[in-house]
Amino acid sequence: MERLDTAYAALADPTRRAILARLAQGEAAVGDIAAPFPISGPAISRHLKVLEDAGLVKRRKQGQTHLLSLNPEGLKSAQEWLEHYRAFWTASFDRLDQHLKQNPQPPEK
Amino acid sequence: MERLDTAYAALADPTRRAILARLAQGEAAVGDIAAPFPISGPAISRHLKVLEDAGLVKRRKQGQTHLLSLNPEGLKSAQEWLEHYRAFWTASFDRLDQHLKQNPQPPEK
DNA sequence: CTTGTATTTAACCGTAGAGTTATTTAACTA
DNA sequence: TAGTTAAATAACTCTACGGTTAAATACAAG
Repeated sequence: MERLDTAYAALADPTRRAILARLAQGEAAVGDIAAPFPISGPAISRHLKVLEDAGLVKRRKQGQTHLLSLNPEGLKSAQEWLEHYRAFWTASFDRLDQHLKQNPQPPEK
Repeated sequence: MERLDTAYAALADPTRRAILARLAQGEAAVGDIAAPFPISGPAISRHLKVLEDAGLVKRRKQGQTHLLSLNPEGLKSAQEWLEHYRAFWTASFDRLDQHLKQNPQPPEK
């Protein structure tokens, strides 16, 4: 159930977010994904594994080339978590707002 | 601009997500937040700093106790990023769907 | 069956992250 | 002022992570 860990950890790396951005344009092979990045092939390969394990990306092998694409189901849980908490976020903001209106300028400081 | 790093990294840790869950119920002091966790005070203190630096949490000092609360503005950018990409996610899913309808059962495997 | 190309795996290195205990800072209280 | 409480900071350990190069695997093509 707690695969959120891996999803957010995957999202935390800028290279991996860039890879996702690239894949948003469509399916691509490992080599093509790697090309624009200044890091080694193996490094990209492992980033892709992280994204795959997090469920954000899907892999399909066609001969010797591996085609990667976004996994539509992937961000579901991560996004739902955020969505869920934004409600509380907003609610707590409302509570604060209300509080401030009722107790104008408390002796804060 | 790339504060997404810190936000997602903050979200990646289960303890920090639990802290956010706790704060969703309302403002709380450091000690109260720490209580249910089996880890030391300093550890919690640093988790809170991470959340604060990521903009997910706000701090208000009242005497010697520090009150923490969710920062309504906080998850904005992180959520927008996900929101933005989910469009592509869905779009790429549609493309795949369409592709499969036009090329039924390609010689995959 | 040998060579070439695409990609992963292995082994290693340096840095960042999460935890610890001990110490410090800040504010309240007697 | 001395003592207590709330919390942060310091110093340290250990593990995870991102990067590297070199070797292994898998498929394609002569």
